[in-house]
Amino acid sequence: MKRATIRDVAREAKVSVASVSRALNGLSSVTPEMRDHIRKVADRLGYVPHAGARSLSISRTNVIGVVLPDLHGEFFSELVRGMDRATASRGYQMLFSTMHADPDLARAAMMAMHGRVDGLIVMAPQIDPAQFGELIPGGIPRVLINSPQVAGTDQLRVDNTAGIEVLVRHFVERGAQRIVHITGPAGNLDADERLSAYREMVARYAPTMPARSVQGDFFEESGYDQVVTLLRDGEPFDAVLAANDGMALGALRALREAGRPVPNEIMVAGFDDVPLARHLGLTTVRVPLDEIGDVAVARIVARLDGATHEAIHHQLIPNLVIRATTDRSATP
Amino acid sequence: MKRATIRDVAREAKVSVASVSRALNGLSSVTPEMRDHIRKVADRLGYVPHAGARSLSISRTNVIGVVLPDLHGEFFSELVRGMDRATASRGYQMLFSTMHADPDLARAAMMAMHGRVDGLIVMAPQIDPAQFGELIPGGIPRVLINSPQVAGTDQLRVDNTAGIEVLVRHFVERGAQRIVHITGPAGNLDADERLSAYREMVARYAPTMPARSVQGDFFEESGYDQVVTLLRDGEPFDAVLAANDGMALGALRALREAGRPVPNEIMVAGFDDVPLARHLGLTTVRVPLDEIGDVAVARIVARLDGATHEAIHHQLIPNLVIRATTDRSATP
DNA sequence: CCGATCCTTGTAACCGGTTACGTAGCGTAA
DNA sequence: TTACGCTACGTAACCGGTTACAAGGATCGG
Repeated sequence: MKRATIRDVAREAKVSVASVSRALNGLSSVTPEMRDHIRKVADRLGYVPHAGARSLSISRTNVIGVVLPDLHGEFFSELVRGMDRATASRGYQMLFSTMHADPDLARAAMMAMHGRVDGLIVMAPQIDPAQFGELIPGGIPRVLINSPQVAGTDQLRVDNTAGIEVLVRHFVERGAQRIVHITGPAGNLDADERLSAYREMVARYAPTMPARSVQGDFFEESGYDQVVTLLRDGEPFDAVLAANDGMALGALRALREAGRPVPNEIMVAGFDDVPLARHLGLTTVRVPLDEIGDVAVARIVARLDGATHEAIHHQLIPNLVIRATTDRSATP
Repeated sequence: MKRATIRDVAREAKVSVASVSRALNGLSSVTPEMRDHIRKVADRLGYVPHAGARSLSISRTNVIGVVLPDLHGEFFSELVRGMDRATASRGYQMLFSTMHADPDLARAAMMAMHGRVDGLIVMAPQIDPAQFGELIPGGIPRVLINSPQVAGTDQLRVDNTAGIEVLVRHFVERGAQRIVHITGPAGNLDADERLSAYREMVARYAPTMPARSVQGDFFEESGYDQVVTLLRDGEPFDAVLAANDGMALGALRALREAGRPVPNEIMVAGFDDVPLARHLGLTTVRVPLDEIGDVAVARIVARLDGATHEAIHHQLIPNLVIRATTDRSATP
């Protein structure tokens, strides 16, 4: 019971396929009677145009490909939300692939997108930039989010250094003597940038304070585990700066279970401002994730519509959101 | 600077397109030397097969279409997570459309999917079942999630009645005298089912208790607003049963701001068990959202692989998760 | 040594649309 | 009357792959 094709409609209406195509696409060179007639036959047969064939013919898909490390989690949820808004309002659809930090998967995903999308949004904070360029289907607009630099390609990035700077300053102003940093996974671009920014900013704003970082992986459990370890080892610290909100929440849980008062004895801050952070009163910096998704789509569409400006490299500056976990003036 | 096509490769390698196709797809009837030669030329030209053309030719896309009311929010995030896992492991990609409760958008989205996907997962809790059947691209496997019944179509649903029953019983066992229900948006299938289940279960487990429901819309603010109103009007109640977790969290916030102790004076429960619920200690029922996504994909793939059993109608039973907001034995 | 068989490769049709180009039919001007 | 232009429609090529079928060459048995 296959769907009717345009040729079925043509045969049934006793006209040529060209006329059917023209009539259904609202071309002007068709008499109104012809158009009505064809419409009627098409409806009767339940004809729905085959989007794949159409795309092949006109070399336009109205689909934007999105390649992400992951789909779930609050971080990506927000990002996708912005893209969804932007694509839906412009009549585009999104084709997703995830790659879970696996370059081979990323490669396969991108190849599978060739010929299926008009543009590509890629977030790959852990792919080697060298092998990256060749990988992307040729000649189509693309935007890289928080990814290694690739020449001649639009980039969207959060300014990790600025974000860490404002957090470290905030800690120091609130009287922190010893700030511990929980890092993201090594090799991840954001994680690395945040780590070196942490070192730089500690040196700048608290020259006498030793930099001290422990290894995390952006998941909540690692934040929890590392704080448990720090407490057990009796390491002195009065502030925890986690490289993302998830780990900060883990840290918070560890401190609560250990009965160490936050923020009075130990302050905690994260990075990203996921929705949970607001609910749990976590100080953090807000990166406008939905806006990033929105802007990425807008840029692709602009290029598809013929805009041909230089490759742009946009840095989004996160801003400080002070909440209970560093607010010593209020009761927690 | 267009991508090389299979004909470019054939010309450059001085062979026919058929041989190129066979060589690159690993067909057996190609000599090893020929294969190597073609591979080499293809690499040199940076040839990447055009997935759209391939799909048209073999009538197989390896893409599963997903039509949802929304993409963001924890609810959908979890659902998508399950689908992502299932599709990625099977070599499929996902094509998304959202429709924001608009039947016309849903219609357009589904038509745009015809010829672009092998199967379809649809969640449309507010679409009229009558006009629904015709809408779906013909002849391809489909799974409906929490949607109105359509004859001969696979269905996956949460058992709303069972979920509400266990919550009402829990409240009553904990000594609730007056349970207020905050509903979801009228016309939404889940919302309607939960409301009538609430009435039924109150009548069954606490015959003397009057049923009392106020209108919400599944968003947090509506939960907050309604509880504020209830408190201001001085309505008596000692338990709030929200139709989803988001509104329960809003209710919780309103109670906290009003200084009414939870759970000792007023208990609160939600529905869904989104991740936030765990963090905030909200009692709720867990619906295995990720599992639903997973199962939906698995079923589509099974049908694509030739399984041809009856249309199934699967009910997933939510189970009770007791946390602080109803746990009067512990300190909150 | 010859014909049958098998294996490899090429030719061309096909998937389902769009569209450049050709043409029939009509109205108008010379 | 013929020439011409315009409009509405049909024919067929094309997008970039896959694959049924044909054909050529090598291998094999008799």
